[in-house]
Amino acid sequence: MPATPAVPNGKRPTLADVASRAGVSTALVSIVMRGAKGAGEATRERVLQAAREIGYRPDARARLLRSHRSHLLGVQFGLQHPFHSDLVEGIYAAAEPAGYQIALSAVAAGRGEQRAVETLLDDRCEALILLGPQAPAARLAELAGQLPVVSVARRLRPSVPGLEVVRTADDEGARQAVAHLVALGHRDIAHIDGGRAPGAADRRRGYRTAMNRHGLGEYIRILPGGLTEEEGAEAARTLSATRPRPTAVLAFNDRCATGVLDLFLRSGVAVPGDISVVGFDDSHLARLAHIDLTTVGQDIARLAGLAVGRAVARLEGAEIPAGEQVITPRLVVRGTSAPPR
Amino acid sequence: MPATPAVPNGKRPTLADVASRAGVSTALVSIVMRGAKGAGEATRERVLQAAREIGYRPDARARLLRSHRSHLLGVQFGLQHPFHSDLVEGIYAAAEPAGYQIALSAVAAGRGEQRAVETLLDDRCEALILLGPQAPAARLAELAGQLPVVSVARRLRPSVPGLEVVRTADDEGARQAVAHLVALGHRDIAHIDGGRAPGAADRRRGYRTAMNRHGLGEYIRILPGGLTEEEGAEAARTLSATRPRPTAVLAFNDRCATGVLDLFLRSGVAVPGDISVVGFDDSHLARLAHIDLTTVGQDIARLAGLAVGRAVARLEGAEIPAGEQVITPRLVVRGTSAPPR
DNA sequence: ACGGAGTTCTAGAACGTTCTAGTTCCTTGA
DNA sequence: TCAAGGAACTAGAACGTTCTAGAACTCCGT
Repeated sequence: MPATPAVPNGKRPTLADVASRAGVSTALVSIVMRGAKGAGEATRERVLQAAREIGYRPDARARLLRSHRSHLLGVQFGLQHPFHSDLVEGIYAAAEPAGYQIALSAVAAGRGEQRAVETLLDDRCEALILLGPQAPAARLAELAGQLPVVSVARRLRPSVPGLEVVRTADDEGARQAVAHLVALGHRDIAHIDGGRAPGAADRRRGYRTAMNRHGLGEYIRILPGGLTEEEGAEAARTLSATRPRPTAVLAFNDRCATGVLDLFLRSGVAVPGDISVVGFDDSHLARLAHIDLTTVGQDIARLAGLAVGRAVARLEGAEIPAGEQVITPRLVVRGTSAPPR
Repeated sequence: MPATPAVPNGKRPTLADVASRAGVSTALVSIVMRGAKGAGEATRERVLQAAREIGYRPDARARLLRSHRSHLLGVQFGLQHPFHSDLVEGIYAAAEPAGYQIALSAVAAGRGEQRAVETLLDDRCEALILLGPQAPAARLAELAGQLPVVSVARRLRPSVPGLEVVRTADDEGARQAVAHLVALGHRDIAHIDGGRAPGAADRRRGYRTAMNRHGLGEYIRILPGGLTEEEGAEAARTLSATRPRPTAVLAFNDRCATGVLDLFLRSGVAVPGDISVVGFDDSHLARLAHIDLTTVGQDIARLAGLAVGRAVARLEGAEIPAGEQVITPRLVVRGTSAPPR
C-alpha cells in the first residue's frame, strides 16, 4: 500500500514537502523528479523514496507555467467519427515516445471548432493537430501564424502558408477502387459522394478521372451522400430503384458504405452477388468479420505518426518547408467485391 | 481583422502587456478579465479595448495555479465506445452552464485506465468522472479518498466509500425488454451477455429473474457475448444453428445487437419475422433508419447531467451522502421486434 | 600549499495569474 | 468641517514549479 493519503494538512503534496522530508532544497528535488543530472546517487534515492512515501506527483500546470516549453500537442477531433477515434489512438501512440503529451478537445453538438481550438490555446499547447477541420482557410491561416498547425485529412487549395497538411491521396484511392472494380469486369460503377466533407472533392475527382481513363465516361454517376450511415442508406435506396442498376458502387467512407450494405441486404439486393460495394478509410468498422468490407485503406498509424512528426519537427526548429505530406492509400480487398454476374 | 499578431516581442501577450497599454495595474486587468466587480465602467471599457487590440487571452494554467479552485472536471472515456462518445457530448453540455471545464483523457490500446487517470490528476482536476471504469474497486476507493470520483455506468458492490455512482438500472432494463417480448407472445427468449463488461452482470440477472417471473425458467439461455459487433455476430452464429431456435434475443448492447442483426440478415434469418432482436443503450447506432433497433434506452443526457451534478455538488461542499443515482431505463420499441410467427 | 575543474547542492528570481490588504479619492450626512 | 463609508485602484505576496547563479566540497596535478 504505497500510496496512502499521507499528507500533513489536507493539501496535495508539493516539492517543498518532499524537500523538507528528504532534507534537501526544492531545487534538488526538482532535478531528481525530472531525471536531470546534477544529483548524487544516494541523495537521488533518498528523494525518490521521500516522494514515494508522501505520494508526490508533480503539478503539470506549475511545471508548464515555469518552463518555457510545454511539450503539449493539442488535438481537435470529432467525437462522432470513428475514423477520428482511430487517429487519436495513433496520435497518442506516436506522441508518447517523442516526449510529448496530448490535450484533447472534442467537437460535438453545441461545441464548435472555434471553441475547441480556443480551449487548446488557453492550455498553452505548443502546436495544434486538427482532424478533418472544417474551418475556413482564412481561419486556419490565422492560427498557423500563431503556432505550428497540422491539418489531417483535409486538402487545402491553395495551400495556406505555414500550415502543415497530412492527408491521404484521396483521388488516388478512388482511382484504385475503380481500377479494382474494372479489373473484376464492372463497367457501370456509381459513386456516393461526401458532399462538402474533407476529402470528398478529391475522391469525386479521382472517381471521375478513373472512369474516363477506362473509357467508362458514359457510366459516371455521382449520388449525393455524406459521411453517415443514414446518408449512405438514402443513396442506396435511390440506387436500388435505378434501372439499369449499377453493378458496383464506391461509397464515400466506411460508415456510408455500411449504410449502403444494410439497405441492400434489407431490400434483397445481394452483395457482392448483385452489386459490389467499396468503402473508404479501413476503419475498425470495415474489418469486422460480419461486415468484411472491401475498402480503400488509409494508413491510420502512418497518418498519425506523420502528423505528430511534422508538429514536433516544426517545434524543434527544423526549418522544413511547410508542406503537404500525401500518403498513398492501399486497397484492401475483402468480401464485398466480386465479378458482376 | 481583430486578432493580428500584435505582440511587441515574439511572446504571447500577458496581463502586464494589457496593463501597460491601458495604463493600469495588472491587478485591475485581472479584475476586468474575470468580470469581477471593483472596476469603473470607463476603465473597464478601456482595458477590454486594450486586450482586444493585442489579442490577449488569459493563460489557463497560470490562472489555475494561483486560484485554489481549478473548476476542471477530468473525464476518462473509451475512444472506441460510441456510447462513451455520446456521454462525453452530454457531459460537455452539462458542465459548461455549471461553470466547469472538461479535461478529456482517453483509454485506448496501449494507454490503460491507470495512465489516463494519472494525467487527469497531474492536470489538477478537482473531480473525476469515469465512464465504465474497469479498475478494481480497491483502486477506485483509493482515488475516491483523494478527490470526488463519479463512476458512470458501472455498478459497485459492495459500495465503495466516498464514490459516487451514476448508472442505469440495468436489471430493470433487461426486465422491460423481456416483458415487451413476452407481451408480443414470445416464450423462447435468449440473452447474449456482456461477459465482464460494466453492467453485464445486472442485465444477466434482470433477464434471468424476468424469465422466471414469467414462468419461462426452462427457456433461459445465456450465450457468452461481449460489447462488440464481432462478439454479437459470433453468438448469433451459434444461435442460428440452434434447434429449436429461440424466437427472440436480447443482446448486451447496441453494438452487439448490430452484429447479431447483420449475421442473421446474411444467413437468411428474417428479423423480426423469424426472430426478434432487442439491444441496449439506444446509442446513435440504434436510431439509424436502416438499423431501426428496438432497444433499452439509457437516458444519456440525464446520466451525463447527473454525473456532472454529483461531482459539482461534492465540490461545492454539499454534504450529500455519497450514494448511487440509479436511472430507470425506458424501452424504445422500433422495428426489430414483432410477434413470433 | 595552491589553483583549477568537476561535482553536488542551494538561494532566489522568474513564469502569469489571483488574492489580500491597503491607499486614495470621492460622496454624503451631521 | 469632519468623520464615515464606499468605490476605484494598486503594491506585493502568493501558487508550485524550473532556471540561473553561485557556494561548498572533493579531487587532482604541480
